[in-house]
Amino acid sequence: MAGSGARGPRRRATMADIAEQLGISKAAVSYALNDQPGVAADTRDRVLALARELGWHASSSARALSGAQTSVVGLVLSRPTDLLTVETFFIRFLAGLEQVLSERGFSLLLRVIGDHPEDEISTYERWWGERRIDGVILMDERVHDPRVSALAELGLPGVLCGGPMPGAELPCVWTDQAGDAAVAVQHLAALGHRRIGHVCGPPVFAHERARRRGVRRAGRARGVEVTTVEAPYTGPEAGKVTRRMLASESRPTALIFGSDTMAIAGLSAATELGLRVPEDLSAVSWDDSILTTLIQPAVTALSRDTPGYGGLAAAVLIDLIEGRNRGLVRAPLSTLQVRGSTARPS
Amino acid sequence: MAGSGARGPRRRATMADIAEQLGISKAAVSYALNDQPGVAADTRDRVLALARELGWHASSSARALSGAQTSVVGLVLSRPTDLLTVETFFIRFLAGLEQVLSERGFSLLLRVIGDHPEDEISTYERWWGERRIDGVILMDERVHDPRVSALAELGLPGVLCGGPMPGAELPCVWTDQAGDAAVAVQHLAALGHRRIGHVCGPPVFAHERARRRGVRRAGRARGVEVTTVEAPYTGPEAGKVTRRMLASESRPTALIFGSDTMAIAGLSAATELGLRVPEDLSAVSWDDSILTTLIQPAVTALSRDTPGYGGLAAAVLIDLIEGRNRGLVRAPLSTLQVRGSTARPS
DNA sequence: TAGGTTGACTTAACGGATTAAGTTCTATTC
DNA sequence: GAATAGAACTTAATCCGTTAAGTCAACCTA
Repeated sequence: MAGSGARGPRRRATMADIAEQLGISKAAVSYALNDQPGVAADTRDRVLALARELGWHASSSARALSGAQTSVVGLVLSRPTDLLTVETFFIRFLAGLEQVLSERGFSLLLRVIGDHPEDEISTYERWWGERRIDGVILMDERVHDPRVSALAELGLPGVLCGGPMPGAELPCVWTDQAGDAAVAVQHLAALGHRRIGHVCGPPVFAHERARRRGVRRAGRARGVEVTTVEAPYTGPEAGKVTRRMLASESRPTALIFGSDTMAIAGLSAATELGLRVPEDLSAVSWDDSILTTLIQPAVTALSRDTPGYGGLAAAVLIDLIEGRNRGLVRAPLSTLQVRGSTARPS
Repeated sequence: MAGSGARGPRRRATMADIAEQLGISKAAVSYALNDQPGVAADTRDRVLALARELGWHASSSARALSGAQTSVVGLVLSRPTDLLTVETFFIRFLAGLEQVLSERGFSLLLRVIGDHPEDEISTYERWWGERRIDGVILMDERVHDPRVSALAELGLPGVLCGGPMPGAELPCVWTDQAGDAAVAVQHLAALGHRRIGHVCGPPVFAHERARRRGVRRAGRARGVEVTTVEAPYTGPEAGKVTRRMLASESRPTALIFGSDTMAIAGLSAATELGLRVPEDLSAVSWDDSILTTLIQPAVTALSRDTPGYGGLAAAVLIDLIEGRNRGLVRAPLSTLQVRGSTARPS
C-alpha cells in the first residue's frame, strides 16, 4: 500500500522526465496525461505507465501558474480559541465540509485566528493575492458583516453560511432559525410550559438575532411568556446567566440554550441550585452533539446534521467556483430529539 | 480595515505590472520586494509603495515553481468522523498548531479522512507529488506505523507526535505517558485506593499501550491492583465497558479513563448503577478539557496544555523544514487537576 | 495526380517570481 | 588620466505544465 519500488526518494519526477525517457515531447506527454486527443493509444498507455511507475503528480504550482484553478478552498475560524475548545459544532462542520471537498478533488486551507477577527479579511486578501485558493466559506455571519463587501471588492468567490443577503451576488446557505424556534417552543408549550427562558448567544451573530426573534414570535403565537438573556458561548458565563435567571421571582419552567455547551453548563448550574431536571426545569439545547447524550438526563436538542451542513456549504462553493451560482440554498432542517431533559412542569 | 481604494476587483497585480509602471525591470522589483541588495533606497521605496497600493502579493505558485518552499504544512485527521465529533482534543491541538504556523508564515492544509486510514499515506503522496506542502505532522502513532517508512521513502519531512523512534531520522514530539500514569496512580493510591480500573483506548495506538504499561507499572510500585479494559473512544462503548467493570465481584474503587469523553460516559454509567461519585467511585480523566468541568462533580484530570503540544509539533516541523532536525523533543508535562471526582474510598 | 483532411506528433510561448550573469555609470584610488 | 571597484540596474534563463500553432507523413477524394 505504501508506495512501491525502490526509486530514489530525492527528486520528484516531472513531465519532462517522462518525455525524455520515452523520447517524445512534453506536449505529447501532457496530452496523454490529460486524456486529450493528439496522441496514439499506445503512446498514451506508455506515458501513463511510466508516470505511474515514477510516482508522477502534476505540480500544483505549475498548473496554477498556467491558468488553472488551485482546487483549494479557504476557511478561517475566528472564535476565541477557548470557545473552539468546546464548540464541537466546528469539527463536525469541518468533517462534512472536508468530505465533500475531497470527493470533488479540493483541499482545505485552514486558519484559526483566535481573538483578532479583523485578521480574517486580511487573511482572505493574502490567500487570494497569493493565488492559494479558489474561494472561501464564511462562517458565523455577523450583523453588518464587513466580509461580504470585502469579498466583492477582491472578486474572491465565497459562500455565506447565513443570510439571506437581499441583492448580494454571493450564494448563501440559509438556516431557518425561526422554523427551528417554533419547533422547540411548540414542544415546550405542548408539555404545558407557560414561562420559557432563552439563553441566547452573543447578538453580534446574525443567527442569534434570528433565533431570538423566532423564539419571541413563536412564544407570542402560543401564549407563552418568553424571557431572553444573552451570554458569550463560554460555559462559565452561560452558567452564571442561567443562575441569575433561575433566581428571579417568576422563574421560567423551561430553558432553551443556544448551544450544547451552554446547555450543559446551564443544567449544571440548575442542579447546584437544587433544581431537578426535568421535574423542576426542562431544558432544550439548540445544537446537538454526542455531548447532550453523555450527561444525565440526556438533553432534548434541536439536531441539525452539522456535517451535512458543512458538506452543503462546500458543494455550493465548488459550484460557484465552477461557474454555477446557486443563490439562496436552504440548509437541512433541524429535527427535535426529545430526551430526558424535557417533561411537563410539576 | 477592509481593503482601501476603489481599484478594480478583476486582475491581480504582478511584479511585471509594478516594473512596467515604474519603468524598471522585473528583477529590480524582485530585489526591492525581497529586501535584497541591488536597488537604490528610493527605488525600493517606490516599489514598496506601489506594491502596497496595488494590493500586490507574490503568487505562491510562481514562488514555489522557482524553487522556494510552499510554506504550507499538511495534516490528516484519520479517526472516524463520529469520534472527531467528541474528541475536543483535536481542535485544541489544531488551534495551537495553527497559532505557531501563522506566526511563522505557514498555512495548514487539512484533510479529514473518516474511516479509511490507508488514504492517509496516499494523501501525503499526492500532496507531496503536487508540491503542495513542505512537511506533515503525524498524529495518533500506531504500533507498527507504516507512515514512518512511507515518509522516508518519499523524502517528505515530517514530525511524529509520539515516539521515540530509535534510529529514525524524523523528529518526534514525545509525551511521557509513564510519568503521567505515575502521577494519576500516585494520587489515587495516596487517597487510599487499592483497586484501580483503567479504561483504556484502542491498543492499536502506541500511546494507549504506553499508558497501559505505565499504569500497570505504577500500580505495582505502589501495591495497587490494576485492571485494564480496552474500548473504542466512543461514549456508548466506554459506558458499556465501565458498566461491566463495575458489575464485577471485586470492583475497583477508582477508574482512570482514557479521555474526557470516555470519562463522562463512564461516570454517567456509574450513576445509572446507583454509584455516587466520588463517595463510591473516584474517577480520573487522562485528558482535560472544559468538558470535565462542565459536569457535576467536575472530573479530576491529567491536563496537558494541548494547544501548546500542537504548537510544539508545528515548531519542530518548521525547524525541520528549515533544516534543523531537533530529534526527540519532550512535550510539555501534564499536571493533575484535582477536582470533585476523586476522594478517599468509603 | 493535385488538393484536402486527418492523425500524431513537435515547437515555442506563456504564466509570475527568482537569480546568475551581464551592462552601465559613477566614484575612488594611485 | 587610466585602472578599478562598486552600486544600480538589465537580460535572460529557469521552474513545470498548458496550449496555440506548426510540421510531416499517410490516407482519401474528385
